[in-house]
Amino acid sequence: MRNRSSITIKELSTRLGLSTATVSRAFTPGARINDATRSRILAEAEALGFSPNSNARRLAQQRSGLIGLDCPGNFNILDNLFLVELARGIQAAASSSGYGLLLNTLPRDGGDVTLLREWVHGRVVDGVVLVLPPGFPMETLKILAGRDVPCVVIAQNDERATPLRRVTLDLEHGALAALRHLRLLGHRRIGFLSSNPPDSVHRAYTEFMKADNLFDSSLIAYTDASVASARNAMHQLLAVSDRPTAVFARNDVIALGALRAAREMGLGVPGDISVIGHDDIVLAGLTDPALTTVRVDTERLGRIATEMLLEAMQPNAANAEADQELKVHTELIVRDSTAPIARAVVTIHAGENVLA
Amino acid sequence: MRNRSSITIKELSTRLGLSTATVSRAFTPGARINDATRSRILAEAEALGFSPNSNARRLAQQRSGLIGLDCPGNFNILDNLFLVELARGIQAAASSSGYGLLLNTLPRDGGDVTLLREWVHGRVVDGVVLVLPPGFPMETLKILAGRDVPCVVIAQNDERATPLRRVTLDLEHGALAALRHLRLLGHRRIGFLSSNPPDSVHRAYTEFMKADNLFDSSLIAYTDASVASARNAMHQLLAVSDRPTAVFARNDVIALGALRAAREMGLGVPGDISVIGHDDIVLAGLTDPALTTVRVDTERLGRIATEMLLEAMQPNAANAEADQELKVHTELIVRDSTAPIARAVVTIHAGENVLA
DNA sequence: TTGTACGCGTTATCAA
DNA sequence: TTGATAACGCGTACAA
Repeated sequence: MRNRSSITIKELSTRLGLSTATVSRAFTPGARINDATRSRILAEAEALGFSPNSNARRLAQQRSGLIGLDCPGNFNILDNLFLVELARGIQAAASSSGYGLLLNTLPRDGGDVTLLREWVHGRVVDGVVLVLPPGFPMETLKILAGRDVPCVVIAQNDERATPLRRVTLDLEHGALAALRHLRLLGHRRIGFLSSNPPDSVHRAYTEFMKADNLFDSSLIAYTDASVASARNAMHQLLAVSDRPTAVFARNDVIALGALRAAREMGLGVPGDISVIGHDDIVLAGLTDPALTTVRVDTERLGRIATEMLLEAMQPNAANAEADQELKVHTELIVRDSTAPIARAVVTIHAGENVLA
Repeated sequence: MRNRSSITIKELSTRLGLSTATVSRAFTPGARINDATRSRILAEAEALGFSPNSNARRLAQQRSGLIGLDCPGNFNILDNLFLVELARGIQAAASSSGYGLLLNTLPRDGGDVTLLREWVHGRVVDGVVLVLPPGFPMETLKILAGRDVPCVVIAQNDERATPLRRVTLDLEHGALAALRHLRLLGHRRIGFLSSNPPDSVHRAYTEFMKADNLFDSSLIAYTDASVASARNAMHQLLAVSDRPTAVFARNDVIALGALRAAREMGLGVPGDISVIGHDDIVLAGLTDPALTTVRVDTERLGRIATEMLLEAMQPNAANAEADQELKVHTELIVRDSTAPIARAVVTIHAGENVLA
């Protein structure tokens, strides 16, 4: 048997000549209790180093005071900066309502949602924020059905709709803002450095360019999310006749490769060519020139999802509106890597290539 | 009263014609129970979507299954990349022993260790990893005294010793490796970009240089951790007669500023001047040239601290060795920003300045 | 405003 | 190997 190093509410009550009920009330916000006795109790508790045993409390209250964050397929949330930022928002919202945050971990015995099942069926958590990767099998979520544990799903907007509370990321919003920004600067030959597989940002680009009759498939190059690969892709874009005067990269690391390739070709950024990134990672503010990019307010995404969850956890509005959806959009951050189109290049568009 | 959406162990037992005790045993690893009955129970549980209520379990077992990470002064752990990496290691070690991780949050009512007190006195967690900032008042830790909640402290090695289990970071190890690396490449005029306040890395530099009779206070410049400020400091270093042929920066962001200043002065890195950073942030692998730097294996730091904690949490070895200390040292990562000293500069050392 | 007494769902002890 | 039952420490009707 363990060393019982902590006082219980019972000992405290006898010591004060009160009942356990009264002592309990002293720790319950809004309970009917005389102010004087409450402070007498709290003072004694303070002196003795007493706090109500949280495990007993949780059992009696039928709630754990914990919110879970689960990302099936991502064994360790903290490995992924996107998820860290998301968790930051969730943690902020949760803690300001008195909830703790629990992160998913490697399941001990294999199954991908073993932990989630334990969380929900064992009432380890009072609510769950679920980040679903593209293509996640929805049948797996049956384990949530009929339980008293609300759940909010975070997914990108290309995911097919789910009959759950969800917050989705509207990537098109920021992408279109970036493209419009370039058009306002006079650019017409706008390249796109895509990461495989093409997603809603890519689609936004395609539709935007087509709508303006500017689409040209040779303005698109594919790369993975490494500087080296992006550099190659950028060189490829710069090699086409009538080269782009601006390039939109699917993410900031790719944009960094583009910056490097441009420098290698002797092109000044933004003087000779404009570059826009995506995601606004820390790096983006540190490049030379500082990168214009599209910011994904991931922390806000997490906060909003959590607020939605907390509301669903209210005992009254329980099952009402179990199918609402919220959108969080991305936005353009203008820094120093974009500028009006250069005069010389405008000439090119007029007919002949005066460079190289 | 809440909707009781979950089955209890009692219902399950009557449904199976067994006692609650037996059903409970089915979920206890290593309990004396007939294999056949166990699988019968588990099958039925699976079918009904039953998991033992964790809150009741925690109360009966007198343990929460949670480990807490507290960093007094840092309201949000996830804001700080160092702490995130640390948490990653803690999470990994904790979860592989079946523990969950709880992060500190903004205390609701002000006090700096309010939450820690609640955690320990209320037995919210079974153990605590405590990251202490320099100068943290040790008296505050009285709240841990006499409790059955073990604690491991993580601190830098300049902290005065505490009578607690602790893991400290040996920053000198990597710093000296970096300096030796430069010496082996032939450098003698080695600059140091220090961040205020001077710490053990700074001290390691000073002692190393003095031991080799190379110390010169004009080789040291102070800067805060911004690119702009570091750039200025580097220009200052480059302006001294007999300029350094290598520079050691207190962190990678500062090193980035140094890289930029060098380029502005027309100096090639590493051809004309070598640069070493510190911390090995993601950025370090993406600069041009890729940055040689000192890596702090923060994740390992967290893992080791947690393993120490888990051992202290074993019921048997409870209070034994409550004063052990472990050291985790930093190490040099050689990339492309360091090279042997250039011939021309060697000439300078011979007597006259042929540059500028 | 306070006290009594029961319930929360499991685990652990002891006997069968 | 199984069953009956007492903790575990606290919240909360209900009554006073």
